[in-house]
Amino acid sequence: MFIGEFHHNIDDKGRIAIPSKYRDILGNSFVITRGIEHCIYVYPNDTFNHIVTKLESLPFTKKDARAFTRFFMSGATAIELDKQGRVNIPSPLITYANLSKKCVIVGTGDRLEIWDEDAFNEFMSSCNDEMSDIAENLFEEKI
Amino acid sequence: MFIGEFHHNIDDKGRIAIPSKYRDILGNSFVITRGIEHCIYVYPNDTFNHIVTKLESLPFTKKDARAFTRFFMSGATAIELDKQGRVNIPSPLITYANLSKKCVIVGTGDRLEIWDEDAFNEFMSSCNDEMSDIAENLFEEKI
DNA sequence: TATTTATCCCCCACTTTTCCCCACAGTATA
DNA sequence: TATACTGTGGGGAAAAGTGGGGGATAAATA
Repeated sequence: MFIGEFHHNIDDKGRIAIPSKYRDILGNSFVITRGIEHCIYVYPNDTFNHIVTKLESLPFTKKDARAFTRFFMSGATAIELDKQGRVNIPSPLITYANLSKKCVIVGTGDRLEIWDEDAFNEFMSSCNDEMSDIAENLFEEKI
Repeated sequence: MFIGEFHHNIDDKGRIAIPSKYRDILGNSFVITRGIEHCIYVYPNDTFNHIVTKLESLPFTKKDARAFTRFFMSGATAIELDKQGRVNIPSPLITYANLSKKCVIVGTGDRLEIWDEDAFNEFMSSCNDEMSDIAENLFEEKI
């Protein structure tokens, strides 16, 4: 399971180090793709394939299905770690997530997310205040 | 599976390089045809034949079925890679997709799509804002 | 039929990008 | 203090993408 928050730098070649404690979970081969809030998702292969299977069950004749599949699949790249434990982020994703140098890697259970540090701070502070309201409607019963 | 986003140029002769990592999947012979959002779809033969079978199951007495089948089938061309890994896009498709020079090739799971770069950026930025909403309604349950 | 024109491929050469390897610095651990 | 591990930076070889020239084939015209 992915938890925690790590601050790493992305270099000029678009490489960023994956926190060492997660390299074992991810293994040598995994997937990164566009995430919804202008961040990057990092999925183990199994998890990614599961989502793809769901997406492929949607017909391409539906507009929203096309749009989301395009969004999700076009951003995806099969990744292998280099010997230093880094991944190479494709430039479209760097642009999408607006990564400059300082990045944040956060664990969110079934995936990692890579954020630009400023964007992450902004997002977190923007919803810290509302968190009470957000939590309010998540569940109807005791969890 | 086709994933990722690649920026290639189409030259004056109408040739564009297929990303090298997908040449193996496509093999030597495949199909390109008109796509729905003024882009070009690239299908392996098997996938294309499967869709054709589905379309043929629609009655030609239905107006929409006739229109879509005409749209999809008339744009189709059997393609072979040249020795440099490029395809020759027929001029009607170049016109249809409004390809000038800079193009984007995106993988969307079962196919590749070829877009004019400007058109692609416009499309993606137009639905980036809605992507959260689109995702919201795609599935009702955990996927 | 002969000649011209156009189109399509293949080949070669150049440029750019990507990937792999090595090296260094900082931190934690023994 | 010595050792291992993690994160960071850069150099060089190999691969991928790009552009143009030329020859073969086919269509068009005289």
